Amino acid sequence: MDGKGKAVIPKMRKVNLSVQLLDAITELVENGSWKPGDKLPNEIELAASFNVSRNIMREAMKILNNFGVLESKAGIGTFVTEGAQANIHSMRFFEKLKRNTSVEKILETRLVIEPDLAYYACLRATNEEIEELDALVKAAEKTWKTRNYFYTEDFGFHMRLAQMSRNDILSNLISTMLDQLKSGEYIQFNQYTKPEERNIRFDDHRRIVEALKKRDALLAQTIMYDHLFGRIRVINPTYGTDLAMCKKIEKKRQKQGS
Amino acid sequence: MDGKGKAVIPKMRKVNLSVQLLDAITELVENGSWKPGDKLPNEIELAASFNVSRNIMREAMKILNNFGVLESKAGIGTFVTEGAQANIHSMRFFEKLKRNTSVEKILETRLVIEPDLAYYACLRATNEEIEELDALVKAAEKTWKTRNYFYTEDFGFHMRLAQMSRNDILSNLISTMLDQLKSGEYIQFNQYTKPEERNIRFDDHRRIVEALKKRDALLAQTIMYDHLFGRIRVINPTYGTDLAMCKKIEKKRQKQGS
DNA sequence: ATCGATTTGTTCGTATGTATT
DNA sequence: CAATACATACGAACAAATCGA
Repeated sequence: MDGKGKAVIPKMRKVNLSVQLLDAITELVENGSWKPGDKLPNEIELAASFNVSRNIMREAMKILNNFGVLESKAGIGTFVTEGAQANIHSMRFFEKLKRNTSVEKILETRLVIEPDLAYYACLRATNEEIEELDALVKAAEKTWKTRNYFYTEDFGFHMRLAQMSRNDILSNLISTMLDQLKSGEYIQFNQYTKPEERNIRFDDHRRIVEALKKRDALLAQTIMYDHLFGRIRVINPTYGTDLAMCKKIEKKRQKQGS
Repeated sequence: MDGKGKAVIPKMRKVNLSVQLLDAITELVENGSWKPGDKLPNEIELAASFNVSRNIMREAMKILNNFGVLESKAGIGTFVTEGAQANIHSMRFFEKLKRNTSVEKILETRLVIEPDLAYYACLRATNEEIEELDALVKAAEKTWKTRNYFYTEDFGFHMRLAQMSRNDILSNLISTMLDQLKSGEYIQFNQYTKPEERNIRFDDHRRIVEALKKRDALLAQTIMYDHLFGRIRVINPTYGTDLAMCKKIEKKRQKQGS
């Protein structure tokens, strides 16, 4: 116990060497030490300079290759990509998405995006797609009566509608938001909604389809807004009680009556 | 050559073994062959069953660990995480983000999100933050007069405002959208905007700050909408020429005059 | 509570394929 | 066609963590 033996080993090997490497390299690119287009030293030198083996080095580099921060070409070398900074930001975004599971923020995100997606879908969907959505709602109507509420139909409707907006970025984001809800406590919470409640929600779906059929984009947008706003209120009854927020809804309602 | 030995090996070694492995494993999780909570065979067996070395196996697993699809614990084993499906979807989302560089879709995404972010920022930003934003605009005003248009100030404003919305998901998405524009041809395109044009755009920024100061969320939202709509029109002069779209803008204008 | 089995974490040596000169 | 430089891939080994007897 006199400090002899392995006491000198630095606290390097705490959790995960390659993850630490990943952070270190990301940092280097982020603060500009390694600029886009730069050629990195070869793997052996790199591994040596970070005091790790080549395999560990490669594990970290593979991750960064996958994220589009680095680009390795056999026989030539490894380079920092153009857009490395951008992809690092996407990495961080993704990191947050995994942890940030506040149901309220997810629903708020949907509240911002989905009404407009309904709007765009109304302008861009083909008649066939609208028919498909109609069939989907009708099918859900049946299942809900016999089986009990099941989120598959609910989420399926929102997903399909999002796709019809022809904006991949936003529809994919909505897709991940729905996934987050699916894997969280939100589902259990909704499992116990009252039947009347369910009917209202699924009635909204039907009305949105009708709006699409009439190609009334503003109406579709408004119904979707109210639909999602109701959901947030279930989670947090005080959401949007500020004057401005209420004002917003009033405005939306006025728009609807045109 | 009579089918003995390793002759059965499928044409696995095309380009990048670990990337192919990644796809293969992702597929297994996605189609439900490997379910959340499942314990995977150990690395040696896995490597054998995929006909690769253990190191390559580890490279693929590290990526999936990083994405939160798998979770490896020393001495125990590797497991499929809860929320593996969700994280795979996010993976795909980011794959698309890297490639999808249609400037119009990026601007459309901003058009959907940023007006509402301005709205929320108006409700949630502290007075100090608004002052900070004000200073930012005033600083930009100076630089633009002396230096020439430079996107740093423009994007900085939008970034800062997005953060003030207190919705991390959306503000991070906007951040990556701006990054995409930064690393694309959009910048060069904007380098040659006429001085009058620039003044209008930067005047919008000032008006948004004023709206924030008055805590008029609807006004801030409207200005931001028009601001971004103008940008899309520069890229695609026919954007939103459909009747409904114009109607929408009219409605927004009416809302403003309240 | 030590021992042994299992499994991931880490390292080294070596061989192969690919692109540059 | 060499020689060179590099990423890619493989195999064997040891270290460290974990669990159960």
